[in-house]
Amino acid sequence: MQFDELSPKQQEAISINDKHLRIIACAGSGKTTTIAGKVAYLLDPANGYDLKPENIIAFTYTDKAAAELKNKILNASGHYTGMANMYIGTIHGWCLKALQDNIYEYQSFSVLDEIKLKLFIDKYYERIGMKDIAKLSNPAVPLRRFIDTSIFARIMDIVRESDLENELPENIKSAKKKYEQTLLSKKFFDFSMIMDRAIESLKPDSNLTKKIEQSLKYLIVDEYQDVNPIQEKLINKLHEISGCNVVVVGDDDQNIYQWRGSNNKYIINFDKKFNEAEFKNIPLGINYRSSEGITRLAETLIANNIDRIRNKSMVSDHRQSFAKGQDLLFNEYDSVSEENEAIAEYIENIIGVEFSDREEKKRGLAYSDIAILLRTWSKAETIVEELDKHNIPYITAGVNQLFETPEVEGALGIYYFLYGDIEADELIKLWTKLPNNRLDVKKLKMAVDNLSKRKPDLNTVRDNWEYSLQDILWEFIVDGEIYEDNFIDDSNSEILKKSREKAEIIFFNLGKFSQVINDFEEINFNSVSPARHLFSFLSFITYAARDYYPQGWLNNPYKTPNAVQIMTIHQAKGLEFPVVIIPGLNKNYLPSKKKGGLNEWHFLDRALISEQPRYEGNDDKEDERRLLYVAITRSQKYLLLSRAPDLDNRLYRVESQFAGELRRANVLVQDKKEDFSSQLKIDSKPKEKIKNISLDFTTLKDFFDCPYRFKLVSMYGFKFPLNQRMGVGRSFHNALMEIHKRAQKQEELNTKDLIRLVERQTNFPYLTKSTKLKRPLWRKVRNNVVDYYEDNKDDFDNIEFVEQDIQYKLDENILVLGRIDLIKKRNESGKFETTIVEFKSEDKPIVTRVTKDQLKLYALGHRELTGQRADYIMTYIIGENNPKTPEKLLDSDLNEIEDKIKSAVEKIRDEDFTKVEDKEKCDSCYENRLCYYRLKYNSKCIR
DNA sequence: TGACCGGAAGTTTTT
DNA sequence: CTTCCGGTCA
Repeated sequence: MQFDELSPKQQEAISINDKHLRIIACAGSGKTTTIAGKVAYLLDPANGYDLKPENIIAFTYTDKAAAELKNKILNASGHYTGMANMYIGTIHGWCLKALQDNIYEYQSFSVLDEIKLKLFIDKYYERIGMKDIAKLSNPAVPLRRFIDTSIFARIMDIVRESDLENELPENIKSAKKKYEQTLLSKKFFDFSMIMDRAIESLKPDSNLTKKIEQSLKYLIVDEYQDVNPIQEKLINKLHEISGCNVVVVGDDDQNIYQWRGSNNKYIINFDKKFNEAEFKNIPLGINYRSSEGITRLAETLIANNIDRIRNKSMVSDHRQSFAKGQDLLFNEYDSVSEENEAIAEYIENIIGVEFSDREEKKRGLAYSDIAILLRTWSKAETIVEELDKHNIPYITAGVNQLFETPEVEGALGIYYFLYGDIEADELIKLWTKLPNNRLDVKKLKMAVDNLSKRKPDLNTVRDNWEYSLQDILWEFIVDGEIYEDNFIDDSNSEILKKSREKAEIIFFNLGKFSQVINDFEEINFNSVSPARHLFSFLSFITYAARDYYPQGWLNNPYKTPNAVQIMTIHQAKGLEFPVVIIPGLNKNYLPSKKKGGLNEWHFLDRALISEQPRYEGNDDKEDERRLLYVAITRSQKYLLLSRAPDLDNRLYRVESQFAGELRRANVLVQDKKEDFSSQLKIDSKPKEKIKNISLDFTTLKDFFDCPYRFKLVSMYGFKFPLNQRMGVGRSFHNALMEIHKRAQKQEELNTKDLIRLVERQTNFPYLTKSTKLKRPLWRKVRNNVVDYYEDNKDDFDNIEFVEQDIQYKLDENILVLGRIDLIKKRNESGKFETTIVEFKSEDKPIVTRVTKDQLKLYALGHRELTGQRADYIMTYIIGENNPKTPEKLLDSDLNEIEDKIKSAVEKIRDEDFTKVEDKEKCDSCYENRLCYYRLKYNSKCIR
């Protein structure tokens, strides 16, 4: 977008750069475009700011938002070197990178997500002092293992991320300490700890502080209304250290994540941090998304909130027309089933109605233009049933019944059989009853036979055992020949299409189950015995997993069918739709009734936490009103609000208090059955989605080798079985990184230093306690690292970059990300020659065919970063006698890899994941056990 | 009309 | 464990 196409306010936001800015961006105000424009403006040398990409940090709220912003920035900016050095991402991501780049010890750490963290808490229940935290009202009742895990996690989060009014009580203080020490000892972070440690590392004169001081000039914080106390602290600290300009962007009316302690007081009071001369407030009040009806309705509603910035407004730019008495409906029905039926009919009627989106040509509305927004997931069930009745396609991220699907019941049956809960024939039946399968009963019998050999011995404890539940699943799939192909019926093209879709769902669910096993084993692989391992897995499934896996976990990022979208209002944040349906405007639903039951405040004194009521949503329904505000402002033109008394539940019989507030806007029609039949209908056509694709090299490599493997890994999510030897490759890698980084600082290392370095960087997370493997693995890493140092130390002067982030923008919508291990620059008789180096260890558990593609791609990223083409590429195989084989890099290599990426992305967009017909590739494919072609080529299974 | 009681049903989610 | 509804009683 050109500068002069922007509104005066947007231009102002972009061109004022000598002050701290608060940009109050109403819904649909072109916020991301403005930020991207600002960054492009700052980088443009013509504007005289002399800024480099590394001088700018931009924080976003989610990875998805980061990818979008990055893409827009790269599209808006000129072509400058070093763009990969600009940080655009989440606060957590920045903190982690800062820690790992600056503190050698943290390089080998990984971050536990919510599920793994709960497993971790359960595993180390005793050690982390969880049982010392007892009810305030009754000290005899402590937090219970497996049952109160989430409460413990919540307490730890709150205690570290909020502002404390007072010293913590002894039991919580000590639990916090023990909990963090346990995490550190296993080389894990949780999300809060990353931020906590990063702030700690910003103490005076630290490495990190010095770097920030020198480099940071612009700090941009998107969605600033959702910042919580610890994040605010980090932002203040970064500003303090560097004296950078701070630009915060957000909308106080869209703060909807308060239970994490996010607080819109920071954006409301941002101006008070500075004196008048250094601060400027810029309201972006023009909504380019919605019609005047929508903006007026939303404004009227939100005006009832007291806790917000005054003197601002949202005005439609009238790009969408507003037909009063038609576009915005508020309909009441006698029962929920009538309400749902009316919703289905409304959808049927609005399909094909003429619509045009921004500059786009006129088209007929399609299913994917419609969103049904919910306050709670429980509302989804009956709506979904009604849509099914009407054959209306929909996608829903929620309604999680993974463990009830027949395919997952079959997979679970494997473990119930091993434990002796079910018999062989019962297990076989679970699989043969799957819809239209062509599974061979003989093969299944064989699979069960082989399975019986792996029944754990309950009495003896073997030394150095290995019992991988994931491997057991994979073996069962191999023996039983359970392949996607066996669920596809090609008797005619219609059936083929349908059965393909069903087979995909089955394997998608099995892939998710593979992830469930992986989550469990990543934390619990090294338990005391096979029998114990199996037992605790089954307990996890029975008692915990259903609660641990969140609604919406079943999302598939690569699928975008033409279907009605059903989602929660929270999930809809940042999205827009021509048609929005908000059902169930009842009291106790929106605003929603609070959840009762045991919660963290029975264990943690409310008075300790500053602004505590926010965590519980006690603010006179303002939070809930903001939610409805967000929901309404998702709509571009059409909005159907509806309600009906729920006869089955007396909580939902009375109208929501917000209904009256909405009526006051005078834009709604009540109880009008809008059939749209009078309106001109044209061909229904889904919006051309220019879907941004952001890929990293690992994903891309999967696709290059075989599109079907990409499908198994990235779409279905099958995880490779763990084993005790894992970690050698990563340990090497990390040790080498530390050596290179220290070499860059001219540090010389003696053998003792090297040994300490190896100790720090070595991590074998899946070793069992009694194992004898630890010494040999460790020794191997050490010997190879020492050898590497001896062989290469004379070359260390030539190191140019270590662990360098790269990115390569292929076109408007494709961004490839990666990280180069090492870049060397050698002065050969007055001429500089650059070599890109990638390290491989020969004994990685997953067979990686050494591929030149990876290096060529890196070379592409390197050219993007420096503006120069590298001269050589080379793979250094650690532990081999003659590991160095640099190869000349040609221009044609770069063109070739570009074409390859382009064709891969096209296929991903078209969802074309055809298996590669190539025996050699099949032989070396680490997921070949799950692939039908392994039989065709008679390839050996990879373990 | 207000106090009291029993019964039923009770959220959102990213890193 | 808490909140809300709706019935009953004073």
